[in-house]
Amino acid sequence: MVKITIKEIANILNVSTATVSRVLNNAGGYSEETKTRVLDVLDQYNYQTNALAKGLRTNRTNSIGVVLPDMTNEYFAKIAISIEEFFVSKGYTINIYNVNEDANKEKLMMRDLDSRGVDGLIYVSGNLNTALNIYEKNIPIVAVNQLQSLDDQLPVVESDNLMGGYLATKTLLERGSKRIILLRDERDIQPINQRHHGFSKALQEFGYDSDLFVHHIPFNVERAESNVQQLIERGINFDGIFASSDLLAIGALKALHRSGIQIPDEVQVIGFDNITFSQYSYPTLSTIHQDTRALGMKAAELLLKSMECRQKKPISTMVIPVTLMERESTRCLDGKQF
Amino acid sequence: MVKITIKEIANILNVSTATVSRVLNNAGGYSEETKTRVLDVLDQYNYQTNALAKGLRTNRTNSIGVVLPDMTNEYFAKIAISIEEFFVSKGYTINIYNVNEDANKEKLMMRDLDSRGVDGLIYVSGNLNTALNIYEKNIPIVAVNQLQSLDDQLPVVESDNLMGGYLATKTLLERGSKRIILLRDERDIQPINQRHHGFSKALQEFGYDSDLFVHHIPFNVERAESNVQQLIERGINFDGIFASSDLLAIGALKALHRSGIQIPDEVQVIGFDNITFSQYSYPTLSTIHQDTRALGMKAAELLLKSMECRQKKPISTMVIPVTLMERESTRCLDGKQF
DNA sequence: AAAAGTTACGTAAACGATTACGTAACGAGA
DNA sequence: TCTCGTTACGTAATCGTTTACGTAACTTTT
Repeated sequence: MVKITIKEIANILNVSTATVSRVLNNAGGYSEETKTRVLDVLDQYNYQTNALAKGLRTNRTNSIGVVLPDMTNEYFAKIAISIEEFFVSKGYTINIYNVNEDANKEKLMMRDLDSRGVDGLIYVSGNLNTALNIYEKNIPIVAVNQLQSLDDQLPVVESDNLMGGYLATKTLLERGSKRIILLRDERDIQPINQRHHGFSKALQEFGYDSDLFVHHIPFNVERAESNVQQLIERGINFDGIFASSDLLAIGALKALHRSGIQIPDEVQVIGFDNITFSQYSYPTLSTIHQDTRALGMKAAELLLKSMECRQKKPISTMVIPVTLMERESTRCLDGKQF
Repeated sequence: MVKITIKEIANILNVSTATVSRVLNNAGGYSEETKTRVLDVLDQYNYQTNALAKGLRTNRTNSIGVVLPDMTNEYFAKIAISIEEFFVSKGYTINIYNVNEDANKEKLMMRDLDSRGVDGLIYVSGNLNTALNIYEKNIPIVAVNQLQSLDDQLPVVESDNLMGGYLATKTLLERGSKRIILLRDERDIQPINQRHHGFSKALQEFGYDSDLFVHHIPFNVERAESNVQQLIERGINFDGIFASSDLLAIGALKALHRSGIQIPDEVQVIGFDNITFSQYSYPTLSTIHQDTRALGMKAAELLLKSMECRQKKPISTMVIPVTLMERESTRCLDGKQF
């Protein structure tokens, strides 16, 4: 079954391609009668518009690009899904580009993006320069949880990482922890730094010397586990852990559990992200919930808006609130276990 | 910065667009000298070919579609990633379509696929009819772990689900379980049915009445948990659980643990998939490893092959081996704990 | 009834590439 | 010298749309 074109439809009906095109696009300029005649034949032959030709002519592809580090990671996948949900409902298709911190791949992706002509771009936790390059080309773009601070250069949507770090730490302190370890991603990236700041802020507020117990480790469960294992073996004295992401927290839980340390009685643990698995760890993990759905949706909305009014929007940054999920790895406040 | 076209490049050089196009495509028919002159100007102006125009003219888009149920699911995401890896290295782009068992969305996806003209399609665990529809259109397609059996209609790549189910069950039996419960996804889909068959086969081999203890439940951690909880409360006597996927197994682990049942001493548990988290559950989960990378890669290879020789390939189905991952939720064989 | 406006189309150029075909220039073979 | 083959291009059609512009027919206004 070969595809039928507008021209063939027009021939069948003895009208011009212009007329067919006009009814296809609801452009007006035809009678009710021809409209129904055209529509009849269109679906009789199961006409599908050729997106390439249309895109070539109109300079719009009805597709938007989503660039992210790794869609195998539930957190990114969820953001992507909600972006997709939003745009599909508006008649767009999304193209996902996985760039695993691979500069070469990012180059290729850039060329491809450019050559295929996406109408807009959402850049999740990507590289500053690449994003700005694209921005220069005047294709609308919004960033989500950007690696570097570029609030003043691009519209960005991000979680309230500062508040999250503060909330997590405050929770531990209020529930009796006095010597808290921050297990943070070693990379010098904006969201993690913000969480760190929140951590310091809470400690100061409670009159503690901040940053005494900060451990920088790779973004990696195994390393979190072995790191905490070492702390235990060296007899370091601590009674709380704030991990800058659930993955790290889960590594910590495992090390603690293996060493027979009671959670939360001896050591409380709190994570960040609220990945699905945090409900199924042992014990279940208290954590700061990131609203991935809102992150994706808001980014998509912002992008659509800046696509509609073609000139560059005044840069706006939008902060999505985070919330505390209390589970078994921290004490109950009213239980007064401390 | 506006995009430059072949025509403009040609004007600058005082050659024809044909010549520029020829050097762009290494088509021959130009002197070494003009070749270098053209290439110089091309990258001086940072020329990017317009994929739409090229696609319109050549009828090839250098893009392939990947249809899957939910990329939020690590299992599907991993398959998609390895497909992407393969095709990106060949100069293709992939378009991912998430169709959450939503027939309407699948329709939309179909139209889009058709209209954008992908060169090939990989269909992961999708709906039979849709896949066949596309196949009818003569666009090359291969299926991965297909929901229904259609080995005779489409090329398909799948895990050795039968062997996996057999292996899992045999492992439990060899390590002393005598009353094994199968916790299976309630949907009547091919891979799950195969695992079930493997289960039955192992039981028969060991002289047990098969299928005495089969529980059909939704694909959902919570339901697995509550289901096992009920079994325990009703005093059902069992000493082993084979879950048709890790997600279900993890729910089971939680219920058992909460009830104070010792794993693996009182009840052994084995899952299927080997998701990342199965290494971090408590206890760590023994499981059947699906080689998602091989699934994706092989599917991609097969597709590329059938794209290259344009006529329909003889239908081939390829089975990817599975392997046993022994962890804490089953007994050690040499430990002779039974 | 002439002028003006409206409706419902058709014509043809354009979007940016590829490619079949034509052709000028050149060298070789007879 | 004539012919033939080869090389290195150029010309123009083509892919499937959209859309500015033209126009015939009809309606309304004056």
